[in-house]
Amino acid sequence: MAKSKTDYRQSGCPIAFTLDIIGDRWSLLIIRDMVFLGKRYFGEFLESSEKIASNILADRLKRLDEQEIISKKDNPHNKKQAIYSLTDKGIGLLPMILELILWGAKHDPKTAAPKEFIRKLKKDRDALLIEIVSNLKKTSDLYESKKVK
Amino acid sequence: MAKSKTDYRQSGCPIAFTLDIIGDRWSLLIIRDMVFLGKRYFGEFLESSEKIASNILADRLKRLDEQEIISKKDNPHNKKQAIYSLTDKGIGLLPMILELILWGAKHDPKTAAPKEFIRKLKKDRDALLIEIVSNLKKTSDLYESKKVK
DNA sequence: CCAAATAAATTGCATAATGCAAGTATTTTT
DNA sequence: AAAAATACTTGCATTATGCAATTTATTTGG
Repeated sequence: MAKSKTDYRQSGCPIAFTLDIIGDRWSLLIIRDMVFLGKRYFGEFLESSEKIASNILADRLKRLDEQEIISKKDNPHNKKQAIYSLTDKGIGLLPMILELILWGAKHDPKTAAPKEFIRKLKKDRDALLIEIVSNLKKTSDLYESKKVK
Repeated sequence: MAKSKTDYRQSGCPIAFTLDIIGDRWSLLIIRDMVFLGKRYFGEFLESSEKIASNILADRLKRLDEQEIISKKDNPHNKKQAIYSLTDKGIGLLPMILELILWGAKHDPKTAAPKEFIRKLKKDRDALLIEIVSNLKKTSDLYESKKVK
């Protein structure tokens, strides 16, 4: 995708800056799938219940890679299947995502958020954060390999 | 605006739910202006440095009002100038916004976020939150009046 | 009281983003 | 070698956004 006119509003505002990078309908859902469902392949992201289109998915993965929020690597066991994983910059979005979850779970009468997870999140956000991050790092190490291109 | 097809993805995911409501380029900036700059009038929002178009602003104010994130009231002193203010549901977005600020300030080399604010935010997020909210409630009480329509 | 100014939209039109279905290229499996 | 799998890409329709000008209602100044 060409650099859009609306990117980089350049106001200096940190909120506007963040929104310019992940403030669209899909980016955080891709990251959600990585964090909470352990997804790593193009095809896995396609299967999410929100049904992202493959061209949009390809575009978002490219943008997130360019922003170094995710990283695209070769799969040593399968040449046609790249592995996407979160960078530290991407993992840094987790506190924000947890707040999205809290707000959404509170205001959506039909929320499917697990009660136990919400309880834990309310009770000790920081502990839960550490738990999720350490899990993430553990599993991602299993798939270390060379960066694509 | 007519209800768009992409609204309400209905996956039950609290992240998707939240994104469907405030996951666009402008909604959180309007809320930012209310929280941090005390803006209350249509014309004030138009002046933000990101330059929102008046039709988009009107649309977003309407949606946020429908979602009960903001509330539109008569100005007792000026009939042509409605007053927009945050509801408790809107104020509940603040923790998320603070995380956007932290992430943006960290990753934008040209950030204009005040250092002192960021320092405070890192050191004691909850205290800062309480401080901002109590300030908000104080000033909004000055402008209490009847709901429009 | 009337004309000018102000405020909040609304409208028409151009551009950009998204969504969908189908197709292509490459790699792996049989 | 053929079939299946995987990751895209393409073409086209629909929807959202952006911009300038206009409209409606209210308020202000003479």
